[in-house]
Amino acid sequence: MKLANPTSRDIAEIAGVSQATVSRALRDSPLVRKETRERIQKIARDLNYFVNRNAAGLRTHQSNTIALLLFDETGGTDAEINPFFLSMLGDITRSAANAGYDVLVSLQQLHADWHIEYQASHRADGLILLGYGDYREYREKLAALARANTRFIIWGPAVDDQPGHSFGCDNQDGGYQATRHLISLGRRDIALIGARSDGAPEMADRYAGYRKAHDEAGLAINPKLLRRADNSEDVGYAQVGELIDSGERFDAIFAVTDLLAIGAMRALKDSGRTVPDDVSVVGFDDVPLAAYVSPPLTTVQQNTRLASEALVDGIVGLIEGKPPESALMAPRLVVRDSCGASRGQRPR
Amino acid sequence: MKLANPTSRDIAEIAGVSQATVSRALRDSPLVRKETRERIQKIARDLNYFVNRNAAGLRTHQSNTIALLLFDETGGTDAEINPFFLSMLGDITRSAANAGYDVLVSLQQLHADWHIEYQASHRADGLILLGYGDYREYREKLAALARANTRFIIWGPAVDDQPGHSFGCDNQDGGYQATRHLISLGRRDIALIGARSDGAPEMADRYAGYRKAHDEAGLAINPKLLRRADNSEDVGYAQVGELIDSGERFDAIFAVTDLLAIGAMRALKDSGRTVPDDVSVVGFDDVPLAAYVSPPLTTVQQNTRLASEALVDGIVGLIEGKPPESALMAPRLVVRDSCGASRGQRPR
DNA sequence: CTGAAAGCGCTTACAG
DNA sequence: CTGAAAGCGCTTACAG
Repeated sequence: MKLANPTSRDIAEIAGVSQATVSRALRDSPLVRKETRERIQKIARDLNYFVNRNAAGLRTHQSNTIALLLFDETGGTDAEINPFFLSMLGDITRSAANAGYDVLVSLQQLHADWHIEYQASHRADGLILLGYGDYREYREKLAALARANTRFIIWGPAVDDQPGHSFGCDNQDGGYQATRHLISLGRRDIALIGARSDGAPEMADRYAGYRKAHDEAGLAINPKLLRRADNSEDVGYAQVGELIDSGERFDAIFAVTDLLAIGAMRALKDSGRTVPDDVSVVGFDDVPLAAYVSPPLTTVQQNTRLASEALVDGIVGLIEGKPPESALMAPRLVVRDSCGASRGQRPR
Repeated sequence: MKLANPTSRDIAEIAGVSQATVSRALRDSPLVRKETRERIQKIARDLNYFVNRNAAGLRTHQSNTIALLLFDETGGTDAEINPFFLSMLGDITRSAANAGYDVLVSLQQLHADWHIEYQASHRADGLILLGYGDYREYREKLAALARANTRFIIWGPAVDDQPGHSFGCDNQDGGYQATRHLISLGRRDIALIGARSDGAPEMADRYAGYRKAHDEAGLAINPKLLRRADNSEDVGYAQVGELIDSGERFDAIFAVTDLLAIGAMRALKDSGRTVPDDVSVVGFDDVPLAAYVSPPLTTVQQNTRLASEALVDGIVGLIEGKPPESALMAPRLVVRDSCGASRGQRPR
């Protein structure tokens, strides 16, 4: 009774029924008499039988698999993957498992061909896209995906005319919360690390929140404190180094990602400045690292568990023909020690 | 010419050849005349055609997919995944892509059924197992996998009589390096966080290295400084808290994982002790966090890129019928500030 | 409630 | 170098 690779036909023979009945029984079809069904299921279990996914998928045109495309913005092969997306990956895998889907992970280069292939080859029923992309390049690729009738959902803000569905956090509100917090602590010369007019829309939104907080407080923005930056620690370090060298006065930094903020703090430390006494720092994302750096980083948290659930719900909805609405998740400011608030410094 | 879901038959019709020839051409078969082959490939490209993996897999009994099983030792649904394994995940995905395999990620509970199913259902050609497992429980599950003729490779040391293949780092040597380093700095009362006789074999090996370094230096081990611990930051915190409360004298800690070390440092800080002046701390793994905690953690690095390549090579070998030899990777001590060596403290 | 049959889209001996 | 044909292991109308 130890078959190496049992098929539904083998089960049928043993159970004394047709192969069709076995197939129905294993899918819990109410068409099969309960008794028969259970007998068949027991035999399958005893034989360690599992439905051949290739055969089933060929018939049904489904894979029950979601492809998760991670965009490695660093481009290099050695580079660490953005820890925020790594956290998402774990949560997405959990959510997908709950929804009955497997997750196929793929690291992609933003400039490379995106795997339209995943769905076209029936390896996945839909895609989740994760990464801070360059807006313009991104757009064209998304259009290609859409043209190929690929089902996909993007982690990120809903951008006008952007093809496809998306789910993201309210980046503008996050940037606003971060900046308002700094202003409320009495900071007036707040550098912005990560302004890129042509860059990822989430960064632009965070920057917009920064501006809004300034407007609201009647504060002018010193354009010399706005630094463009891709998302990496080294860039944060370099930009703050340049800022210091420029001699421009600043007493706070809002970095549009935690990686940038961590690099910024390192630059401040290396130049002999103290965080938060000399300079307050706020980041964005709340990567696992953020709580461990010294001082622990105040940052805008995006709840990866909720986000992952929403993304999985979204793509499953698309697969099942129920398109999700684009929506925004509320971010939350997590106050730690890097801006001085928790030590009661410079209270208003 | 815009077919929604073109098949090889469609290509054949357009190219004016048989479907069999299309199949051969797309697989770059030398049987097909170069001219014909290229013409067919061009048509396929133009039509955005990709071979249906389900159909191909059904024929060939292959999926070109590796399942990566991550054991979430924390058990909880909220828990963070061990960052070391998350790093491995990224590197494994890269290595697998280079070898032409997709990666299916699955979070598993150690106590749950391991998915014999992945291979039996032809969703994956083989498995990579990642996680610190309890030795005894682990063993039985591995045996079940082996009984089902599943191809798998384990990240971890080769344990006698353990079913299956494995690749891991030389944990004993790592533990030895860590401890010898502490001894060379003049430390004599070195607490060991993570001794578990019944636990994961890697921990036992690290502990063995600790003993070896003591033996070699002619130093006795104070059994009261040996603390059992599962791998989590909170446990490290709690164990060091108890150690402090016990009143036992210690001037160094070797934690068998970075998470434990980070928890240990937090406990030391909370009790008013300075790292490394009062207590030197060394961890194990070199998780991304390690360089960022304060002070930066001296630790034993396991090179995740090399490890990932070896694991992927191993499982691909098994799939292709070339069983790999179990092997050990050399770990490397990364000296940072948590033990005082880099500041020239207590030099011998 | 059950069975016989068609067919999903490939790959690969077999024949030429 | 190419084609006709078989068959991988399922799911699901269709018929009873």
